[in-house]
Amino acid sequence: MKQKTRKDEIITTAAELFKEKGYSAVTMRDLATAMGIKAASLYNHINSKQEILKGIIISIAEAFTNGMEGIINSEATSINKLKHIVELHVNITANNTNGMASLNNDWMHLEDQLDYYLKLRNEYEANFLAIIEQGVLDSEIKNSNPEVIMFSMLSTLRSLYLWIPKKEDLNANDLANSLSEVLIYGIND
Amino acid sequence: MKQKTRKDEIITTAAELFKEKGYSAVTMRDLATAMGIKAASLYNHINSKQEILKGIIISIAEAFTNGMEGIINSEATSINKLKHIVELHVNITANNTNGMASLNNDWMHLEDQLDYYLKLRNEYEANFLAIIEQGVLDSEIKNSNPEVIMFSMLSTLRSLYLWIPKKEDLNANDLANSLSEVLIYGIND
DNA sequence: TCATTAAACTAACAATTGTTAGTTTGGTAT
DNA sequence: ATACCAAACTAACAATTGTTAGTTTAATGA
Repeated sequence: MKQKTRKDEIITTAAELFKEKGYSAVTMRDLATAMGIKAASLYNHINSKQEILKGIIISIAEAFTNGMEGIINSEATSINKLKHIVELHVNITANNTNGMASLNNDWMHLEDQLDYYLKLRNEYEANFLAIIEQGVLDSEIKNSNPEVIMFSMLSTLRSLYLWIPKKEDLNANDLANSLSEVLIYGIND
Repeated sequence: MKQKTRKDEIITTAAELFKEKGYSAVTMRDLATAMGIKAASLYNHINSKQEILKGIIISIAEAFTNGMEGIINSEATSINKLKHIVELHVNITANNTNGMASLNNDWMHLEDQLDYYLKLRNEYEANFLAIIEQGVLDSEIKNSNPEVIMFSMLSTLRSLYLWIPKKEDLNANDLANSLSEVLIYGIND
């Protein structure tokens, strides 16, 4: 647990605001007011608004990349790899709900880091799809459209940031299990 | 097929731009440039930027409300009602992909119409949940968490706007069927 | 006690924002 | 030809934007 710097506090507060209205609609004065200081004072700690966005998004994107790396290189079955992906999303989202909102909704406002972000995202999706396709080959997964399966799972997982805050009672493990159940085994009785 | 007015063209073009960068990041000058005219000229046709957003979002929200009304009042089984919901989302999204992006991402920038929008959305979700709960009572749907089921389905359906444009070859019926299959019957072989 | 330093402040800037007012253009119907 | 009208234009506005420069404050350690 490294201690939080003032810069970290700014980034955390910014993520809260960005979640509510999006990056573009939040002004540096909004952020300063939320911090209880004046806008100019923010610049003692950060270099630009853009740097805040980068600080929110890139670290999360890299956490997903690292998590996926571990899953890809594991010995698990394809179905179990998918369950680990569900856990990965639940855990990252539970630890940074507000940041996930920016990652989902404001990535296109990245400037210098946009290409890097897109590279990470494309690789992530390619790995995700490869797991599903291997599962089909091994007859673990139905031979329907693998892209539809990935799209469906990923849509749900990417929306977790909207839902986790409303269900604080539910712990991360229970949620991951319920989700895996629904996503993998369906809902019909 | 009523003919498109100039105002309709502005709204359509705005929806394209809003999809890419969000409502707040698109300026009236951006919109005017995309239309091949000057910003001030837009005001011969619309009263405000806000009116454009309302023009995009509210009509779609009402289409969902009307569609849900028909499903709720039908005689179908719960599972079949869910399939009709999938069709509803696929059809509306296929007909207005760009508008769906605004509905999903920019609804919080509605001003006068915000309360009305939220009312429609809350009612829609309540109806959706009621269908699932009835399905559980009738043993059509697994007795797992109905909210997790709704969240999972709705997340996928709300993300369709991101995915449909990439899959122009797939027709709406095929997509709806594939999605229903995955969402309802799961993916394991 | 004094120097240092993190972190706040005031004041201002150039650019961009949504919008208004008044004017010009070019085609259509009388 | 003339009147009309939708739809464009130029010019400007007041407010807000991200950001910079230089200054003050208050706590810490020597």
